[in-house]
Amino acid sequence: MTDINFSRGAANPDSQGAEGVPAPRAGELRWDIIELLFFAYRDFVGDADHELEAFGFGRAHHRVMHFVYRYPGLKVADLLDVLRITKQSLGRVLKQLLDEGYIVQKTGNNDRRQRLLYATPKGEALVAKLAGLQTDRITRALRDINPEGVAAISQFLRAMIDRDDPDKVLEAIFGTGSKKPRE
Amino acid sequence: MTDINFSRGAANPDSQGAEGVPAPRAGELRWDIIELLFFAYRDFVGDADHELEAFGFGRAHHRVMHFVYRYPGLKVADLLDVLRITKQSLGRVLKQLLDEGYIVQKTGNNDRRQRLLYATPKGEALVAKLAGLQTDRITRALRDINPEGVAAISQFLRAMIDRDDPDKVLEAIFGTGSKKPRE
DNA sequence: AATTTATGTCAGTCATGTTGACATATCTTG
DNA sequence: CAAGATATGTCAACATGACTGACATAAATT
Repeated sequence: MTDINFSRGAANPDSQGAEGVPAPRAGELRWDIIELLFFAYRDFVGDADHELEAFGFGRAHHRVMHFVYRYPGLKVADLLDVLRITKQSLGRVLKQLLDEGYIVQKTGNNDRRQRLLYATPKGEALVAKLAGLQTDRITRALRDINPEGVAAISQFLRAMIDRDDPDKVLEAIFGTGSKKPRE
Repeated sequence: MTDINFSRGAANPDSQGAEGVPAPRAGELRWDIIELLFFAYRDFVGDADHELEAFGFGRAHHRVMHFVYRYPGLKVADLLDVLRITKQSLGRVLKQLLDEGYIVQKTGNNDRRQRLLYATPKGEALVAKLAGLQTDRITRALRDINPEGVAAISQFLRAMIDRDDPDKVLEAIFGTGSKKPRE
């Protein structure tokens, strides 16, 4: 009982199934993509969340570990740009990860004020484990999609990201401006 | 200075640009999609976050408003399933939205214990405004993608979502066989 | 030598999540 | 009808991960 009232055309009253998503007329809102992004991201991060509990860590730790592992030698300031949090906020989780031996700091060669961050083997193992879970989900989701479709997905996700004032990591991902390898 | 060290093959050392994303060999991790999802979602929700500040609301309020608007007559219990939070947590934001006239409750017809939730015109306006911002980003991102590509994106996002134990909203989105959610 | 920069830290606050306990109204069942 | 289950609401305490503001230190830059 208490069925959902579809009076406002909720959830694709004109749905044609997963394959035949109707292109909305100009000016219409993309409720479909908005909601799919919500649920997809919810379940995507959910994979890691469970595992993190066993380590006594939260999402914040995961994000830090991930980017430190992926971009070895990242500066604290770069990490702040990427995560878009304050140094006080980063400080707490970073301290934990340092204390528990998941990350090490090295003083910068050129600039001795900098603390360059590196994942330890322990940290690498954690990141790899979490990335494995998320990769499983992604691989499953991509299984029945052809290479053109996968390219479209990649293009879409890239185009969803703000390009103004990109941080160091985004520069690396996008291959800074004209330096794009073989567009 | 202090350039990122790419020693671990960060950011697609074998990248071929947005179009030619190489399919990773079996067993490899999808760092590319993992990071694109992170940044894409970060900026996607960022659109709404700014606007919400002007209303003194947060993401929690947005999520509640969104689903109440989209699925009019949603029960409190359904909302808890969708958002995956506790009733105490929902209670706070819901009370604010009720007090400030963004949502109204109606007693269920069949079951008078239920409080069916509906967006007021004020609430509708807020949701539409936020969805407009997000739709702008999505439309931009989809601009140069052909219908087959858009279908692939939709299929991918759907496949990223857990289908076991779907809530009422997901049943509506996926159109689970027995069309009407009956129980 | 003075200033700026990169980082760290203390202290307090806020938003949003949690658990546990309990109240109330209403529906369902024996 | 009485008893129990269900839907919702609420109080209290607590955890996490954000925030602002202030200040400290070392090292680089001017």
